[in-house]
Amino acid sequence: MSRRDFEPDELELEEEEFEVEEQEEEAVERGRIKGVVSGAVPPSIVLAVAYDGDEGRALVKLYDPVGNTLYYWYDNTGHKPYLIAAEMPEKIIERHAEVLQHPGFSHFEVVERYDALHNRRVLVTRVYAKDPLSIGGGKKSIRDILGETWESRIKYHHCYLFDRNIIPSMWYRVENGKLVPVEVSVPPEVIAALKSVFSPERAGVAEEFIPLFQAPVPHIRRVAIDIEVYTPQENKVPDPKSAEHEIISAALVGTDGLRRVLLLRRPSLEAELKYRPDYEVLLFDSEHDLIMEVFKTLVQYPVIVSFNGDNFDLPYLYNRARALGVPEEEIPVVVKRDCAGVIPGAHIDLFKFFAVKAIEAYAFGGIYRGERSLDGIAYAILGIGKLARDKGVSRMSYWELAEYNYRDALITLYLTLYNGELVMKLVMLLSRVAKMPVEDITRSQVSAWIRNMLYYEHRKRGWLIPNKEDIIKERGTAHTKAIIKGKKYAGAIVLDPPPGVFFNVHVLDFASLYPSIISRWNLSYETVNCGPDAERPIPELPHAVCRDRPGLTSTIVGVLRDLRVHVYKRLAKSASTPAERHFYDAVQSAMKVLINASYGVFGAETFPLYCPPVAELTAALARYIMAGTVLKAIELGMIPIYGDTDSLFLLNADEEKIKQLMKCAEELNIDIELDRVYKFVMFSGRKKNYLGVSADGGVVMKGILAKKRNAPPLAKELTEEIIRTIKDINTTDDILKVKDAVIAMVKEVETRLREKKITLDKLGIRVTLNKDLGEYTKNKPQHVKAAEQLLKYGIKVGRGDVVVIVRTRDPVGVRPIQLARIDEVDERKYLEYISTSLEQILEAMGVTLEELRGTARLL
DNA sequence: ATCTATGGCAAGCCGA
DNA sequence: TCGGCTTGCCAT
Repeated sequence: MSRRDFEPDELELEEEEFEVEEQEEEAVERGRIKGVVSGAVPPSIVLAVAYDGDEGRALVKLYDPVGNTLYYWYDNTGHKPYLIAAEMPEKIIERHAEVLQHPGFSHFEVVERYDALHNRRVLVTRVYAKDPLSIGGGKKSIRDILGETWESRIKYHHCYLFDRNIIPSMWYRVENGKLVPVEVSVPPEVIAALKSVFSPERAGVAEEFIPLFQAPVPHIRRVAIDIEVYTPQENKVPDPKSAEHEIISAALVGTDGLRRVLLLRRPSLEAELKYRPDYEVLLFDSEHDLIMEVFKTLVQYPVIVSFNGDNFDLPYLYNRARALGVPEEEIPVVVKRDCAGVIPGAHIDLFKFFAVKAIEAYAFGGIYRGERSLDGIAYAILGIGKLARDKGVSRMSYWELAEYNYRDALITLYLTLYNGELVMKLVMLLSRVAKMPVEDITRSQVSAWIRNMLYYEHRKRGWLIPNKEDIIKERGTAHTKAIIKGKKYAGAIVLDPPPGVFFNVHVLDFASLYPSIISRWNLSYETVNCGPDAERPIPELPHAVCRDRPGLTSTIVGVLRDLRVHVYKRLAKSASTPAERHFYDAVQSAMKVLINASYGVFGAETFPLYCPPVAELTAALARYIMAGTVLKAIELGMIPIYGDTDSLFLLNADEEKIKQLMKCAEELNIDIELDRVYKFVMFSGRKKNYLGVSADGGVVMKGILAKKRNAPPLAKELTEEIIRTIKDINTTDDILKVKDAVIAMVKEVETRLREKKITLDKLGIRVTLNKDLGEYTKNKPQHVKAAEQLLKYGIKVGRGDVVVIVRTRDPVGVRPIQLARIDEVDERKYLEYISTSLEQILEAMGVTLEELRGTARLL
């Protein structure tokens, strides 16, 4: 299927959203802003908040409509920190001698903290800097000097500096240059849910979370940027470090209506002017002027959006500007090791954000899985990709170049605008929950978000943040053995499905099972194995959990989970306006991302609150619940035919029986949902491998070989064709009829393959390089061999790149598709591939491979 | 600097 | 030739 034509109208913004602010126009008149492009600064953007997590105080950085930067202090938690005047111990003075000399040093304090891990109170020293925002940046900071002491580690004494946590505030906005509190309205349904869903203890915690989700997310004026660079050699990606060649084009597309392409005039090109209704083109005689114009625009926006701007566009702009003699102070771009920023705004690199695995999987349901390119992601999400091109940008005419460049910037911006600004809302909401700046949120993985969220909760309560080694020492390690070699503990149960076709299958689902377990069994690093009066939830496991105090992580995970399930999913469903629905959808997906990752982090060594007993108990309790439910289902007269971790496929189920099963689970505080009913399910007999068709003809394929990303298109297309036939199966008799049709289809493709009536592109097997070429030391897989061949032709490939290989008859047996010819294809390999991948479907229908081959002989 | 987990399948590599 | 190991991709 070809991509549908792109209609520029589809990307039009709704103009009324962005009314021009009079205030700004006045400012322009007064000359305080130079060269405002058009549109408006939305009213009152609080750009940033620096949290002092320990004290719950925050420094607010504002970007007001006239472009001034303001700072305000305010108290976030409402309760003042308690300080204990204490004498400064000798040892600390010794230890911090260098810090005391530091010009940025302000003063010490000794504070009492609760050490949850050991259940005792301790004294802690805190080091203050004069300017909290300067910490971590610039020359030798206090943080550098403290080194390992930064993380604490004088006995009983921990040191903290201010964290430079800058997040968009939900509490304040600017009006006429003044800070005005934002009223957060909480719908009555939410208040009611507080009472009915939560225990009084947890209701208090939930109450503190609700404003984070309830406070409106403002629209933030922003601009997308994309540049194109001249390259003498096609296929060679320009290196931003050396920035050898000139920037020939830059596209800037803003939410305020800015749509502009800046082109560099080149003697080799003939000017060819065409009128564009949707964007304007500016021609520049010098690259210097072009770049300066880009800078002039960038500094006028509080947020800059790019796709891979961290590693390409911004460093390239910076280095090019430097090379052209622009003094450092006139360049609003700050380039760090692997991120780049713009002053005074915040830079969001969508490449990084979409690369966050939890976002990919949970917020977008994996629709762009494995696609790392702007084209792939935009096409998967928006249905609009990059402009197709048949030559490198260096050989394009002005006209083609402008079109191409404009499209890139446009879809980059649109990725943050579509679906009621979902991406922007997600970023801002995550930023609020995790207490991290938007710039950091978009550049870190989910474990960092959860870490910061939990650290904040510690600080708010006056708790000490424990050391990872101390947690292990106090709480122990895992006791079960994993099935997979090299893993730390046993995971989930997967039932062995019988091969065959089964009609009328009910699929039950434990709703967010792992988080529910963490919530229900009070699992937290400080509550497991914490004392003699604890109980063992699973007698076979030596881990005990104490019940006399609520576990912090259990509470947080539980509150988030219950808020999502009982409040925000419902609000999203019952929303009365699209805007409301968009908002609550963003809220519930942000929560989903955090909740779903909340179990995994406790089993990850890299997580600072790593606690194997917590992870192990979670998995063990899940097995226990699954096993119990299977038994109960049998008892009720149902037949469990398959199940994986938190799902259960049942034969002979009806509403009444399912209800009874749900009631049993309810006693454990675990929700069972009826996920779906399949007209029939085909099992190949392998785990994690089935095909189901629901009554409405919807097809679900899981784990089927031919569907995987690395399957050659030939096999994928054949499978799709077969699915279309299979969909219509209603009875056992239908299976027999379909069987012959399917066998015929397979034969037809095999004949085509033998007779080479097939194009090369149908045979490409796409494999990702997960490491750089040199790191494959144990063996040399085929895609690595193919990559090496590419290297000889000067095509660079490395970690993250996808190599498309074709199986050939030569001794190596493989070639990259770019270097392969149809006549050297090893069709035996492909026949084999079709056999094994189709086997998974055919076996379910009772067709054996022998039968398939037998029919072949008869034909 | 960078990182949620374990379970399962299939293909291919490579030494015994 | 066989079997253990590595690799990639997927399910949950």
